[in-house]
Amino acid sequence: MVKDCESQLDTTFAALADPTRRAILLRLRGQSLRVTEVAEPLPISLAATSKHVKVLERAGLITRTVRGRDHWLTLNAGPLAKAAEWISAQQRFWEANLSVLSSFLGEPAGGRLE
Amino acid sequence: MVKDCESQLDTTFAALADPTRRAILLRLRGQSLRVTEVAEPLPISLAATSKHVKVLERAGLITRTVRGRDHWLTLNAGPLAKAAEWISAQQRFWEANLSVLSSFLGEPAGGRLE
DNA sequence: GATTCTCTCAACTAATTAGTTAACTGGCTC
DNA sequence: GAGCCAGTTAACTAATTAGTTGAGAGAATC
Repeated sequence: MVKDCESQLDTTFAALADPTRRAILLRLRGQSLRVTEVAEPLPISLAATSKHVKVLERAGLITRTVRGRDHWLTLNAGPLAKAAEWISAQQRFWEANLSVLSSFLGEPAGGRLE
Repeated sequence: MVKDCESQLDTTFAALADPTRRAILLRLRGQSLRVTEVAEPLPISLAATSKHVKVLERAGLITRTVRGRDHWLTLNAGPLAKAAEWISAQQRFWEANLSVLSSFLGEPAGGRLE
C-alpha cells in the first residue's frame, strides 16, 4: 500500500497522539525489545499493547522482526523526520506571524487585521 | 486549566493528525483570517469548520480574537515547538538505533538483539 | 426595527478507538 | 507429545470524533 505524504502525516501524528505509544517509542530508543518486554511496565494488557504496536508499525514508526515466537521491535525514524519537517515548515512562518499579531495589537480598534 | 506536558503533547499531536486542521494552520501562516474565510475553501460546513477551529484553539495552536461578530484567528506556535522538541529528542537516538539494527543484521541467526 | 451576516450550540449519526477477556496459533522445552 | 510461552485475533463495551442539519445569539446594515 503506497501512502501519500498527507495521509502519512495523518497516521504519524495520530500514532504520536497517544501517551502509551509515545512511551513505547521512548523505550525503544537505543534498544530492540520484544512485545512482552514492551508491555511489561505498561498498566494495560498484553493484547492492548499488541494493538498499540500494530498502530506504530502501520505508521511506519517501528519495524517488527519475527524470530521464532519472539517479535523484536526496532525504531524507524523515517516518518518522524516527515513530521518534524511539516512542523518546521510551519514554524518558519511564526516570526512573520508574530509581527502580524503585534501590528494588530498596536492598531486602533476597528482596523483590519491583515 | 493547567495542562501537563504529556497531555499537551496528546492534544497537539491529535490536533495535527487531521488533514483539515493542518490545512487550516497552513492557511494561517502569515495572515489572520476570520472563521468564514477559513471555512470558504474547505469542503465541509461552517459548523464543522467551527469545531475544527475549537479543537485547534483548545490545543493552543491558534488564538481567537473576537471583534464584533468576527472571530479573527491567529497562529500560535508554542505547542508546535513542544511537539518538535519531543520528536527531535526521539531522533537524537536514531543513529544509535541504526547501529543496533545493523549489528543485528550482521549477526548470525539466533543471536540476541541487544 | 427588520434583515442579514457571523458564528456557535444542540442533537443526531456513523465511524473509529482504547480497553477488556477469552480463544487460538505457533514455537520452545521438558 | 504434553505443557508452557509469545503473540495475535475475535468479540465486545464505552468513549470519542468528524460530519450533518437546524436553531439561536449578537452585531452590522439598510
